[in-house]
Amino acid sequence: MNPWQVLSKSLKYQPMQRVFEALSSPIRRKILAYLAHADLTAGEIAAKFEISKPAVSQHLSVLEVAGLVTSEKKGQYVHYSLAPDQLTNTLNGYVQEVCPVAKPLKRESAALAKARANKPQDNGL
Amino acid sequence: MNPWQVLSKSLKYQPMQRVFEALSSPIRRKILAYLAHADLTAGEIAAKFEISKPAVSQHLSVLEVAGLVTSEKKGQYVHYSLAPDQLTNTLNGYVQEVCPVAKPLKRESAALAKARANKPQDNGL
DNA sequence: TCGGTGTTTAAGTGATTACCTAATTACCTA
DNA sequence: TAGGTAATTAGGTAATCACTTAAACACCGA
Repeated sequence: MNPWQVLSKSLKYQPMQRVFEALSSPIRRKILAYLAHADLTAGEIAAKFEISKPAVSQHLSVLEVAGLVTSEKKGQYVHYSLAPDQLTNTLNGYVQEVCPVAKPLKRESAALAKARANKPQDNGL
Repeated sequence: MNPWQVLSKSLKYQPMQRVFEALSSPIRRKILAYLAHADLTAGEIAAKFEISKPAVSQHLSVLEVAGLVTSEKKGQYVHYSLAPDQLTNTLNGYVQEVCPVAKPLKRESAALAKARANKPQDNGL
């Protein structure tokens, strides 16, 4: 097994692990909550916390690697957006494994996603 | 502010933080998945992992403090059970904050919980 | 081209985490 | 009561995490 295989086999680099690890920080959860209401630049996000800008930048990087946010550079600004699918898919995926009641919820979720695709202006997604 | 107030104000000791922190470990998520299928003793759980028994005991303690599992001593054995409500309530609670589509899911979840209360033998909860 | 702003990278530090082994506690049975 | 099993607590260590400041990079407008 070559080093790359070892790395990719490590749980640390599996998608679900990255999502749960990202969510384990209160600051990162708060960033996601802010982004749920509106896209924000890195500076706007940093202004909402008392820690340094580089620290916020690191948190944003963790969220992006986990697939929970996306970023787009516009001029000198970097705009961050929520990627809600990764969040709901991962949490639903795990909860379903632990908790059978989640199965009907998942079907309901799929139905809602379908409805959402038809009327994309309907909610925050 | 006395030391106790400082402690209890710290995010580290808030319920949601404890749940997400508990879920950030792959081993702890796996323990919950095992307990979803059947109650198990500490020894039975430890046998499923390659790490030492004290290490598993620590993981179980983290899960219990987070309210995700409960334990009951029977003779020399300690039986662990899943506490599914804490898991679904916390995840739903947060996802709802980030992702508006979770609201109808939460209503659906409440309806299912109600149905479950009437027929407790119906599923793993 | 040059100073100013927005953002990330680099390097280092203190705190926390996960793990181990050894010791301890609790209980059961002969 | 003594020996054995189940489980946790104690003590110590290596690795990881979150944070800081300083430096670098990228872009804008005068």
